[in-house]
Amino acid sequence: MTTAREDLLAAGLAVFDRDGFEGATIAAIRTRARASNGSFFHLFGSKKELAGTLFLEILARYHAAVIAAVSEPCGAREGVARLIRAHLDWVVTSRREARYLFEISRSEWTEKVRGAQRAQNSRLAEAVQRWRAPLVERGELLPMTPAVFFSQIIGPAQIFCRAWLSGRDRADPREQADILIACAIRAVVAPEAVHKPGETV
Amino acid sequence: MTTAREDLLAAGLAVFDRDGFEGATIAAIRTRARASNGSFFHLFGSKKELAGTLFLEILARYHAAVIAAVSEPCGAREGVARLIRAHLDWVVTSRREARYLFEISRSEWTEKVRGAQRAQNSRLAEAVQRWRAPLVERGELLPMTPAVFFSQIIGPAQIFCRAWLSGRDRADPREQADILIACAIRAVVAPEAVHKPGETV
DNA sequence: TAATACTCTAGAGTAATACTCTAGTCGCAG
DNA sequence: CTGCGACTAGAGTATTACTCTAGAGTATTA
Repeated sequence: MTTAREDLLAAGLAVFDRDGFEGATIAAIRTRARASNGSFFHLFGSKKELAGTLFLEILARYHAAVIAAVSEPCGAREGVARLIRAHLDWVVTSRREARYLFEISRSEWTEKVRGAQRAQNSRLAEAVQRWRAPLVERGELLPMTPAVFFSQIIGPAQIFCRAWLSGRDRADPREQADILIACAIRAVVAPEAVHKPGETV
Repeated sequence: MTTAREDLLAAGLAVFDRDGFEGATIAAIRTRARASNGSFFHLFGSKKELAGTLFLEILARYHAAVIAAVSEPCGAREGVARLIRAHLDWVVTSRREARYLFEISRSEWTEKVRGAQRAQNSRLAEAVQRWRAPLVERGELLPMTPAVFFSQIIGPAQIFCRAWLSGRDRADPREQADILIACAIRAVVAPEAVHKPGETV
């Protein structure tokens, strides 16, 4: 049995995906979740609060997918490839959720959950660092701040993901995986590491 | 003297920047532009239409800034650096406009202007290609599709820009210019293949 | 069993606001 | 002057996010 709260969150995601935040009415969400007006405003004080809760929940799922990619130690090139594939795969297989995270949610009504978002972000950063730090230490990865590293891995992929999520581009972003990985490796992997024996990709 | 139309567009940008699309009321925009309700709905059929018009206008300014960066021929590294700096500079110096383009505007109500957006995008792509194609031909730039090239240049920079625009990060994204350029050069510039006699495909 | 307290459900009611409608004003060509 | 198109004006309407009061279900305590 599902709770009214869960039903409303699921209904919210579906309606936001279909109509956008603007077009989505509380009535539509309530109807889909078969919840009364009173229930809605008891469980969530406002439309924005529902949206914020949904944001954090989906962000957690996304982060879990990315963290899983580098949860076990692996080489520089292998890890870079896994991170990029994890991002692309999650976006495509969780299209609705990705659309919500990257297209629909806006910082304006995320403000209340900004703190929680920061906390989740730093947990993600830590997980990536646990994998990355030893490789930087060994000279396999070029030294750069976690933020810059992250931007090199996710940034280019995200361009394709956003184009696909918005409908501007029909092509599956995973088609670009290999070339994106090749570019990212050139950007962040130390050239000597390429010729060194050891890790295979 | 400014027209009511220009006043409304300027007022729209200001109010959207302050309150977001949601929070912005037509009344607030009208008041700031000193236009009547009738004028507003005569000139723009709806709030979304104003938003869409504003989107295209600002997109054109952004594209102009980027195109200017590679309007005169220059080397691979130089051009990559110029493109990245042009993006970062425009975002920081036109914060309001950038915030509107990258944070506030949504694909849902851009639909009506989707066609115009595509046209502008392809004009940008062509301009970049005019600079890039000869360099690829000479083996100075690695071969890749325009879309992938663009993703390598803009993608990582955009991560920092979005964080700054949303207020998630206080640091000026231009501080990252040098490292972003260095990474992008490794990603897309051919390593010392310049002097090789060219076999063409 | 009965009283109590608390969580959640219910739906009518309210205020705000995007948008409509009718009636103009202004400038100008004939 | 007269008619005409572009624009202005603001009162009116329908929708919708949100409030309010009442009550049902459930567990706890006497």
